[in-house]
Amino acid sequence: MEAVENSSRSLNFIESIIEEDLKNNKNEGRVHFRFPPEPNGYLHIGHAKSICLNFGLAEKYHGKCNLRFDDTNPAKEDVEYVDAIKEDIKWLGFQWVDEPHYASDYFDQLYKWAIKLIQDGKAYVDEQPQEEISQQRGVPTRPGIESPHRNRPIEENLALFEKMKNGEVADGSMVLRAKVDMSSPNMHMRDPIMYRVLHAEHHRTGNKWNIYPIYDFAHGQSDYIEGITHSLCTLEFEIHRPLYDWYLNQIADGDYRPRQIEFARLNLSYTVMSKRKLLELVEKNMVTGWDDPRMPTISGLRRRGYTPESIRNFADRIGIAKRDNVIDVGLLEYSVREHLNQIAPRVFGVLDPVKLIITNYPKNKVEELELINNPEDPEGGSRMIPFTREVYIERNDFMEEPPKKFFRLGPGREVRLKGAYIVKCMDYKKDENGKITEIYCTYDPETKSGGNAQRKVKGTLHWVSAEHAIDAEVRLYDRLFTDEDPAGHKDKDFKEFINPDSLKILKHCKLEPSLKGVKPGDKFQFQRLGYFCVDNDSQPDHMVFNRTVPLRDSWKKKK
RNA sequence: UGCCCGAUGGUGUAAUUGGCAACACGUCUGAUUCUGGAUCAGAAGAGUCCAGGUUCGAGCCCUGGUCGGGCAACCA
Repeated sequence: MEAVENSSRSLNFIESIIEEDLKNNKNEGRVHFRFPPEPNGYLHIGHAKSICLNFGLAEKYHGKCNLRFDDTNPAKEDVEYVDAIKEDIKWLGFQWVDEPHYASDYFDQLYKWAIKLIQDGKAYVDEQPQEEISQQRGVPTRPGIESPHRNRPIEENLALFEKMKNGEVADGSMVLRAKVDMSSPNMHMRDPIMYRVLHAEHHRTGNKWNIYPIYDFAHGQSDYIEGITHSLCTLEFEIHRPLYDWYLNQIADGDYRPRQIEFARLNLSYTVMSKRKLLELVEKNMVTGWDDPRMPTISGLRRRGYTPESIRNFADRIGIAKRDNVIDVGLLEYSVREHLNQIAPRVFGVLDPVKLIITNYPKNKVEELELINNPEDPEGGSRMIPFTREVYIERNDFMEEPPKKFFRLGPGREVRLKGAYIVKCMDYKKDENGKITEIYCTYDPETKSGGNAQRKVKGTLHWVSAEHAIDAEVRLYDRLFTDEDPAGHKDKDFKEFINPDSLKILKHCKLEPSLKGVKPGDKFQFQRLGYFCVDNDSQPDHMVFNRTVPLRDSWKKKK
């Protein structure tokens, strides 16, 4: 039934192009994609969209998808990021064909092509200062003017480029430029830079090179070398496409050309989605790292308790198009809840405990009660949990003067302790500050769960036996920013919108004893509260849980 | 005042030879429930940026506007 739904779903514009190409037997019916991250930061949910698109398309059309690191700028790149990126892609459940590729694998070939362009009179060395070059380029509304070095002899260009390559000239003192069109309305065609001098150590090629190609002179060629058929990228590269095609036409033989297609990047409400800004949050210690559970990074979402399935479903739901979009973060949350509802075992955890004493329950009695692990999962089984005279319940499940619609505990009111008995509140105690310290109830032995009690009550509470409870730390996360579009204000820095309450740490929460021995990454539903997972910081004697997402709460909404 | 791209319920996405706008999330009802969860049933909400044109018929085609985004790193 899933398959039917899948196959009958309408195509996005990229799929339409692919199916058209397939119909025309373009590229002999081959489809080959690539995901081309620059290893200068961690992947975020926006990259996940692209990963799901590229690898997903490869699966759907029985093609291939490469992983290619776009590592042409050693000044910003690092192996740390290479490793993290690979891990994130694998975690999402995708596998690239062969070994990962690197743009740096093609430096030799790129260099040869640069020579060819020079020999063809299509490229020249320009040793003007950067400011000069940028000034001559003009502005979008006015044409630029040509460099005085534009028409220097080929031999001279060759000699100069050789010097650049050999490290004989200083950083920034010379560039190799393509001879395209200084009067083009497209700024990228105004004799774009192909190579710059950079005496930097590259994480893969070491000190072999003193010159490094610019993105535009590397990306299309890399696609070409790898036999990519559809090169998908985000909208801001649209204007680069004529240059992408121009370079390819200078170097390619035959008919085959990779085709660049642009789609709109993902924007999520209440967060930022640029590596630069995320890096800033990390470097200024406004979060604990790239994998801080509040970060929209894949590693952050993973630590937060998101599952690969939920992210892939999310990516599916948001679709692919060319118009700018802002996805409600609520849709992401919906996607995790949907999956976790299926797979997460239910447990009892009391975050803000207050003691409830059942005055008519025997003092040393312990009853082992059986609870279903997950009503949504028939295979989920059940577990035993101890019930005793003193239990903890959630502080906000009791009110001294409850309103009519409050289905929980209050003086004289009855509720069911889930899986146990119906209890009635007879009395309660407060300290000098008016804080409730103890609640006294009686229980009705006839109402044991699973029995044939007729009586029904409106409210059901979760609880934990005081004597058996495990103490734990629980971290509650909220959105990182208070503004829907923190980066969208011209006059204000996005950091001004950081939510001061994005992390709340709760100590001494009380968890049911079955949670002993959980491992980082384990996921649960704390009943009536939300989905939680064990954090990497968790220790056997000091458990730490992250709240992935709260349950939907129609009571809270009503208030 | 150049070039490129876009415009469909609150948010996304769809409507595939032009046939009176669909799906998901969200919202609101009601049912059900030992999770105020989940589930189930139903409702409201756009006449497709505007104005012309072609056509029996236009969200889809044409013309002209408007609005939004992008482009002037030796970043990607």
